[in-house]
Amino acid sequence: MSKESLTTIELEMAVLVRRITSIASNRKDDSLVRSAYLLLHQISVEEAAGVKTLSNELQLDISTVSRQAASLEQKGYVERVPSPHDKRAYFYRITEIGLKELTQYKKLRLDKISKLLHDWEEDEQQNFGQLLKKFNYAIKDLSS
Amino acid sequence: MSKESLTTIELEMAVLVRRITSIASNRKDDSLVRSAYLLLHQISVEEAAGVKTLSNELQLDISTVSRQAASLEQKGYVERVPSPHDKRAYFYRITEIGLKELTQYKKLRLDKISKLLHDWEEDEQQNFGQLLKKFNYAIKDLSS
DNA sequence: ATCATGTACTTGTATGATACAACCATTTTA
DNA sequence: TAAAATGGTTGTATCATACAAGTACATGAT
Repeated sequence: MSKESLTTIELEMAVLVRRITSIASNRKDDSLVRSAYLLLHQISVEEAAGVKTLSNELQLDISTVSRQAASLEQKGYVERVPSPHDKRAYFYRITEIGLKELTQYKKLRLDKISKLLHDWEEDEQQNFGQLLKKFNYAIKDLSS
Repeated sequence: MSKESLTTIELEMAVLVRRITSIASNRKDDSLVRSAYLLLHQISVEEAAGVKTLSNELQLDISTVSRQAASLEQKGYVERVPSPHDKRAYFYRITEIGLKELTQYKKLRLDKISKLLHDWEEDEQQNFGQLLKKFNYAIKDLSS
């Protein structure tokens, strides 16, 4: 196994995070609270999940998700539906306007990435996407 | 240009950052302040750079670098050498112990990544590294 | 049926990483 | 030589997050 490639990955991974953080901090297009993007995405995908489930999936503390969700609800992007059989529990559902916002925000990001990678070969893009996905899968349970 | 791949990249990029942040937050092996890792790396690579230069390279606010550097100095990982011709300016140099720390920390990360990707094909690793690097290069000046 | 324990969630509080603005000391320029 | 620019530090604010304590409800053992 070549140390070379791994060393590259190790460093470039750090750089990547730095770059992205840097861009994130410079956000004006902050229509959707950035940090809640994945949460909203997850809610849109999930059928019926409460903060517990969501926080597991996102590997965030439950309190963080609780707050993010509250903020999304406050903006009208999600609704909180009480669970029929458990009076403690809720589940979230994305609203019309939430879906619209999500779509728009996704598009914004997509545009940025399209521009960024406009001169990449098709198969480089494809490859990169797949490898990222694979990497994320691998890294998924590293915290435990 | 296939929207497919770009969409994947868009989403997986967000997930990646989330995953890494999550791992970062539960680190106890925080021997080297994590956030300063790239700074120390940069100092080790650079000949003689002050906070201004460094902050440009890292795309961090100068005040942030100033504090990080101070903290590295405080730990004895870098020395601050006064610039001979400009009494305002300093430049940083990594120390023996700083280099040792850096190496050790790099190794730690490398090990983790090795483990993570142990079942990847050699050329996948290679590819991923190169694509990450290319991506970082592309994204470099996006903030401006 | 009751009480102890567990669960879903919220709220209080702390921290780390960062940015922005005000500042100081020195250097450069007009 | 005065004004503007530059390198750096320090004060203060914000954001995302975690951890801990609390509330309300649910479940299971006696």
